[in-house]
Amino acid sequence: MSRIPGRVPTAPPTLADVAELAGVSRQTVSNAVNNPDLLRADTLARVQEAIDDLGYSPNRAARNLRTRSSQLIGLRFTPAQEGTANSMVERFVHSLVETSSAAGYHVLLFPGDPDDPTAGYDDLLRSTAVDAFIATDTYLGNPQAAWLESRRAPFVAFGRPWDNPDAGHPWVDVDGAAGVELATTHLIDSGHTRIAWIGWRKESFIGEDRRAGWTRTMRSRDLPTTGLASRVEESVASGREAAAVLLDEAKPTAFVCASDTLAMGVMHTLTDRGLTVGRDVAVVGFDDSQVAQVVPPGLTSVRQPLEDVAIEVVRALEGLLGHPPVESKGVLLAPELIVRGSSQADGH
Amino acid sequence: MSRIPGRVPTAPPTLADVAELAGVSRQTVSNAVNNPDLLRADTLARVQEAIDDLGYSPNRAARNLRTRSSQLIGLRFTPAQEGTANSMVERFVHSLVETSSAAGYHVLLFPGDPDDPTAGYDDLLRSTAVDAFIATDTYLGNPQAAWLESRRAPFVAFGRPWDNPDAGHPWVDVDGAAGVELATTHLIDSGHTRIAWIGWRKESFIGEDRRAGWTRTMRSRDLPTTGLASRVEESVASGREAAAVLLDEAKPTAFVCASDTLAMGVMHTLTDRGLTVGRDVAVVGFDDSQVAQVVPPGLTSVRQPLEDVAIEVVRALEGLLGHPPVESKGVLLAPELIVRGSSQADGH
DNA sequence: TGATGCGTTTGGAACGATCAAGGAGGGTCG
DNA sequence: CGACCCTCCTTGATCGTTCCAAACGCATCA
Repeated sequence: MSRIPGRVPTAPPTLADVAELAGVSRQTVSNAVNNPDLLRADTLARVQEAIDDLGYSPNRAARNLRTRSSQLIGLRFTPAQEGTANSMVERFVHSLVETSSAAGYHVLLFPGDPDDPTAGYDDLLRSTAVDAFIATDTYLGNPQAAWLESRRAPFVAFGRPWDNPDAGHPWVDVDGAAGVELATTHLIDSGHTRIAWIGWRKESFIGEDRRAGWTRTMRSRDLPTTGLASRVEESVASGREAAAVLLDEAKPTAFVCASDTLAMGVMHTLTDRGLTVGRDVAVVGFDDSQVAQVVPPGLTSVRQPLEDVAIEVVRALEGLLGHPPVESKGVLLAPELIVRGSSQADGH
Repeated sequence: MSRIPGRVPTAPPTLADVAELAGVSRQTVSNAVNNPDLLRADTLARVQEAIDDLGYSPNRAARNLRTRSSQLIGLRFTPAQEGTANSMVERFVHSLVETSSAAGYHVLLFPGDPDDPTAGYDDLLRSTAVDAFIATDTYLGNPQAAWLESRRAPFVAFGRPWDNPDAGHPWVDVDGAAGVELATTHLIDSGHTRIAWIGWRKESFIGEDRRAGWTRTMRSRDLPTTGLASRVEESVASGREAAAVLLDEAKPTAFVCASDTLAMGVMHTLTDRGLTVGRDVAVVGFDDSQVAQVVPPGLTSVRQPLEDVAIEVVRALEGLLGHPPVESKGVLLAPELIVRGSSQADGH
């Protein structure tokens, strides 16, 4: 017989049901779940048995109401652009779901308005639907970060606060310049001297950072950079055109690109001209997308350690939401280079 | 001065705060939010003003507790396998987030245990953390669906209940056979007669369905199928080997593949042999992944209408959770063929 | 014996919203 | 004039959990 007379059979058991069955008070059951150390061993065993018998799980809503926390982390989910090779999001989100789940959090996705980067955040925040946010897409400055900070909303950014070095929020990022340095060094060690760069327009902080990796590596080896660089939009067509122009005017034997998308553009041009990727001209991309992994003969690419990024993000989040909160600073992680056929003479 | 003496200044306003400011009762504010029709116009305006002034949003946890619903939809998020071209998940999830948000639901991601398809569901269900689930990954039968049905958990499946035609749950799927028929017909119309099929092993319901599209189209045109089909694992290497064998033994001039991954394998073989994709041999993939979009010279591929799938899924979900619930049957959507260079003689 | 202390358990009061009744005020009708 | 209805709004109870302070049993000690 259940606590409430007219109880529907399918309604899940409550704390009170367990308490009645175990012959203890509600609070004791609550303690058994949240602070088992407070109970005497035999009491704990008895309560535990009742919990198992009834298949009890604490009601999330009630717990959230009382503790003022939802154990949810908000993530604005914007899709990859069609026609680009960038499939970072999926890998990152998966790692994030895994890691945050282990820390007792779930990931809540909400849609983003491309025109208004802060849309959606406000509502979730005021309704206390999430405990914190993860802000991504910080490639062009970071309006979300500034907005969230002004709202005193807990959040961790994936991406440095490029335009505001004094920003107080925790962030995690990958050292793009170091990644491009790996790529450039790899090409130099393979015997290339005329190495071109195709990146994004100057306004992109990430693009300029990655480009700096190329510039500094070339200079440190006394190799030429003039006329070997190009700044374009993120699209296959842009990469294709840029490669054509560079090949005509600067005769590079290798290309380092700010993204796999641009690298695919280069491959298009090479294919058009009957040049063999890897043997005649080397190409290196960035992000180690699925495209890089499956395209013949394999695209050498800089791979971001997204699994580690997720781990650091969750670590920062736990600090932020802990009692007392632990402020963490920025974390910069090193990427690795995945070498494939596109930068090897034998094509493998 | 706020309702509660020791109130922390940063705590969000509650229904009672709004009620006090507007000079009405809590219930009236609640009605203003949920049933505006019940209020007189001037009262509504007054309450609305108070809501705006305070920046009030209903507390999610409290509402969830009282209404026994969370407005959350659970989605088990399993990542794409490394080394495959399949980037369906991201597109689908994005559409889902958009659509469900419009219907007042948010998407909650939880990790899946590859070995136990039902892991994770149970906890969310018992703690009433989500209102319903969306079950994907139903390629090999559907253990989740059976389990969820036995638990009387509300859910919609993306994928037909292949192994149980009598299943009572709503589902949405894409007609794979029709998609392959489009692809095969396209190749036949382009003049091909020896068209090979590379698909998955017999246990895959989806694989057999897609293969049936090829078989029936070839037969209806009196074209040969014997020796022209191959069943392999989902990997680039498998597709590559299968293509090599088929080229040697059956001399096809075109390939239809069960996935873009396999199609990329075919491209590898063609590249190895110095054959030009599109001009010498045509290739068609399935899923219209990012790979298909960016690889030179573009991979013709069958595109699933994932946006429409998301819409239908949410529609079914709304029926399921409505009062009274409206049972919906299965919905089968038609895919389209995206023609690119890999199936055109001029490469464009 | 009674006071003190400690480890364990308990009952009452929130958390902030909605549900289910009920009441004030005005109009209509017999 | 009173009964009745309708509209609009209010009051009290409730959802299931955790926080808080107090009480319990039991042992120790003066």
